[in-house]
Amino acid sequence: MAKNITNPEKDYAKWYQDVIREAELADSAPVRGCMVIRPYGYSIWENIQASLDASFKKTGHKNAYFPLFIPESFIKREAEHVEGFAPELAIVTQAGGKKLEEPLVVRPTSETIINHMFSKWINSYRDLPMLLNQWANVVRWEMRPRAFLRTTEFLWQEGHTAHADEKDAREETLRMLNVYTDFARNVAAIPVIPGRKTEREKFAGAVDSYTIEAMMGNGWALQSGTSHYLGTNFARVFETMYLDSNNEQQFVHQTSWGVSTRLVGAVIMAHGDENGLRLPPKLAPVQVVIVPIARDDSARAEVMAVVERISDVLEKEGVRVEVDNREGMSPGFKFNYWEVRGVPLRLEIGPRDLKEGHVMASQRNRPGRDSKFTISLDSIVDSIPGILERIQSEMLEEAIQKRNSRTYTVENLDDFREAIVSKPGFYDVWWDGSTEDETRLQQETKATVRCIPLEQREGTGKCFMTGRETNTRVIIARAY
RNA sequence: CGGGGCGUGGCGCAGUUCGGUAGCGCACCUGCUUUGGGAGCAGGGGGUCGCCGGUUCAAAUCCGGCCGCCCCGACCA
Repeated sequence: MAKNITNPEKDYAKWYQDVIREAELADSAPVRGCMVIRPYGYSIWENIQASLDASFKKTGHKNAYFPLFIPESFIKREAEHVEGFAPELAIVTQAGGKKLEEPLVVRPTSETIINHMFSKWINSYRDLPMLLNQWANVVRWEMRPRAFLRTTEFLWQEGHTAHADEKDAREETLRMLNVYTDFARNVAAIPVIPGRKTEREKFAGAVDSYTIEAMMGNGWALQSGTSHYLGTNFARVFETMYLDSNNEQQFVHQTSWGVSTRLVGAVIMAHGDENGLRLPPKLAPVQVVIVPIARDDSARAEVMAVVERISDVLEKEGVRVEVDNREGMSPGFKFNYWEVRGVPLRLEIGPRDLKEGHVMASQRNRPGRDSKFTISLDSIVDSIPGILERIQSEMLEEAIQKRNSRTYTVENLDDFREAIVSKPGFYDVWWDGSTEDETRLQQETKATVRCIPLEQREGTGKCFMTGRETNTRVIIARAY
């Protein structure tokens, strides 16, 4: 069907790379694992940022910026933190033509340097809670990079907050997880499963880690955002303390939470199809593309007059609209061009349409002939916002159905071993395993416990691995 | 780091077995004709064949060394 894009059924990894190339989202950089985010891809990220940033502000957070370089000794203070990050650090040992007294770590995350500053800024319970966020780049020297999903350098936001007590910090942790869940669902049209990470999967240095897990087109899971309750782990080693109302020194309780450019990868894989990208209107850099069709100059003048009028009004209504009036390209070429790029709605306007008083419209999210319908010229401007909303909700609905149809259960490990290969997806199972059981599970099946969903069902059952009676269900899947 | 594959115009590849001085498709540029699902014709530009060394009258091709990239695994937002 689509030229230059591998069928996802045939080779999903290749399809993913093809879509990124053909939609001009990103290109690989000269340094291994690094990626150039091209304007179209960056524009999706900007829309993600705008939406989340507004939510962060609404929940009382302020943006700040902390430095890229962190003294190596900072990273080493929190034992689990070092252990977790040491293998993937990029470290500067020389600068300004001299060997540095103390090596500088290029931040893999900013808990340590932020705690260093928090310890200076926080003195009293009146300074709490401290609610900060930063939009930044971080570097993690990963062994196996993949565009957007795991690049050596990536863009993200990291929220860092300090609270007087555990209760307040835990509420914040779940509040931000909830912000992510809402964003994924209502903006990215991805029905994620919010849950808690197991001991084995949690963030290095956290007491508890929470995650939103999304299902990709091949049935694999993608951790699409995290929120951590850090307890007093960092506060203790950085002496981030405050004086409470009884004049006693207390450690702050902290949280950190983040989402990254990985979300762009999530959008590609949650919605993309054999013709390329499909973007939910709320994230689409171009929501409506208008393709004028004209045989000769006089027809072109007539068509363009109408096209310009429609696009002007739509723009005023806040719709992101683009007119593709490039010459020397056939309409068919342009249709494909914008379909690969996932533009949610296309309008085709030619002499024939003007004569009949309507325009041809095509919804990217619907397959084949079902995608086309006409809109009368009189009602076009009024109806577009509603159509975009319809596309947004249809895409969410389709994603929910896809996820549900690929969510299974199993009773024992033997059945699972076979099922995860023949029917990749989410496995919603009873679980009472240990960290060792998880390791064995991964070794034998390549699948991991993605999360313990916040929403648990009533009753008990036998753990599919150990056979012990339990009231806990988890989601197990193969993951990126 | 282990296993597999690959380095030849921007992209995808052929040519390497058996040495003879680089070709195809797409993309790009110009002109004309086209335009309702990836247009046609004609002309044109662009490559130190990953790098270093060796063999030879002659190396993309043979020999030695090095480097890089991709895919699969361990690690991860």
